[in-house]
Amino acid sequence: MPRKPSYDRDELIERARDLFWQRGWAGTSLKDLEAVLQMKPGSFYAAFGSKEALFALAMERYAADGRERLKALVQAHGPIRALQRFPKMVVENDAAPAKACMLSKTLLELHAHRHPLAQVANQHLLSMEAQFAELFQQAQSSGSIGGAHDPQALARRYQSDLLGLRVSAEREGVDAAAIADEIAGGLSAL
Amino acid sequence: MPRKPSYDRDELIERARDLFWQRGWAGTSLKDLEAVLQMKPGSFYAAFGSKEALFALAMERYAADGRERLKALVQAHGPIRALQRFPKMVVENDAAPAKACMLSKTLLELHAHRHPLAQVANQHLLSMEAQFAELFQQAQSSGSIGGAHDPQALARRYQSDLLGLRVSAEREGVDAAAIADEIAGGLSAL
DNA sequence: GGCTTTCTTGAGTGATCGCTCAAGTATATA
DNA sequence: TATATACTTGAGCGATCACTCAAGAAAGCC
Repeated sequence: MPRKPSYDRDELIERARDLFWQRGWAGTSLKDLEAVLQMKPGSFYAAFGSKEALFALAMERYAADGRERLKALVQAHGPIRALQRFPKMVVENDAAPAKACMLSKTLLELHAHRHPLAQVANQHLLSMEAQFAELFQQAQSSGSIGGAHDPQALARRYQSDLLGLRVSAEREGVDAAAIADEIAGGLSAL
Repeated sequence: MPRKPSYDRDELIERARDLFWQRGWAGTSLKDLEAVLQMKPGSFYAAFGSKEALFALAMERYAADGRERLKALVQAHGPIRALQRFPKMVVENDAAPAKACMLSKTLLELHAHRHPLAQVANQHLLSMEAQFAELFQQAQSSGSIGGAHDPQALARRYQSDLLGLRVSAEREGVDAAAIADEIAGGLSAL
């Protein structure tokens, strides 16, 4: 009996993610979303419930995409080469709505207000860190890097470097590709 | 003939800086400022002109403080030791309203909107980078670090690492002090 | 004390915020 | 084709946004 929605929900989430990623939480108004999603307020709230709920979906999608891109890199080049290529790939992706990490942007914007979305962002960052640690672990097992290092510590430092890189990449007048090369180079010394 | 203001302008700017630093641009309302500065709207606009103008003053103050703290460190320990201590000092300063850098927070929040304050933030970041480069240069001249490196490149990487560290420090469940130690340790290898 | 000049006050401006809801429209089943 | 069940529409809700301005209060100079 019912009527199907006229939209592709996944594609809407994707478009919302790009908008949120670029403009942030407070910087994205419902009017902006209505324009990009081609939805009136009623449809919007019927579909997603609230701006906050959609933002959470957008972050989930963002994190999932990141995991997949890294996984693909691992499939093609192995763990350590993947970790070396990842920074440059992120920085050189001109199709992305922003260079900076959506999760860190969200965290920085909302942490002081103890906004739930800040914690969600941190959770996703933790899961990314775990993925990095797993790759360092694999690289160690296969002998690609020395066994003296703690994979957790390597992951922690790698993620911090990546976050710094992506803040730098958002700036103008900074050669982010050079920083990405140095991060990759640092992994060769392990 | 006139009447003097009942407030200390510098102290007001300092309090505004702390509030903006913690909550960001959109996250800080005029009501918040009125409460912290103990000012009614009329006095506020007579004194500062606009929220944007005060934010610019706050960033200037923030940058000046950063420069001075680093300078003091240099006076006490010399350039390379200062650069090594600076990350830990920033991360361990519990009196600060936030761990993350106010300039990078501002940049990330406002860059997409091409807000003038984002450019101002970037200018301050560039001047900090220049200060780092000068210190690397001095360390090189005095033989504290090898002569093979480009001070500009070292400064660029150092600032990126610092920004990453300070994003990480804003998170919960991340051992930022350990990252700070690693950054310092990296400088010893030069 | 009187006068001038500035600072202080706070109600109120229009605009925008996220969001609601009743009415209208389209579609899958019977 | 009739009916039930969504989906779509858009005017408009109260709250909050940054900001204004006219009126009152206070301090320096004569």
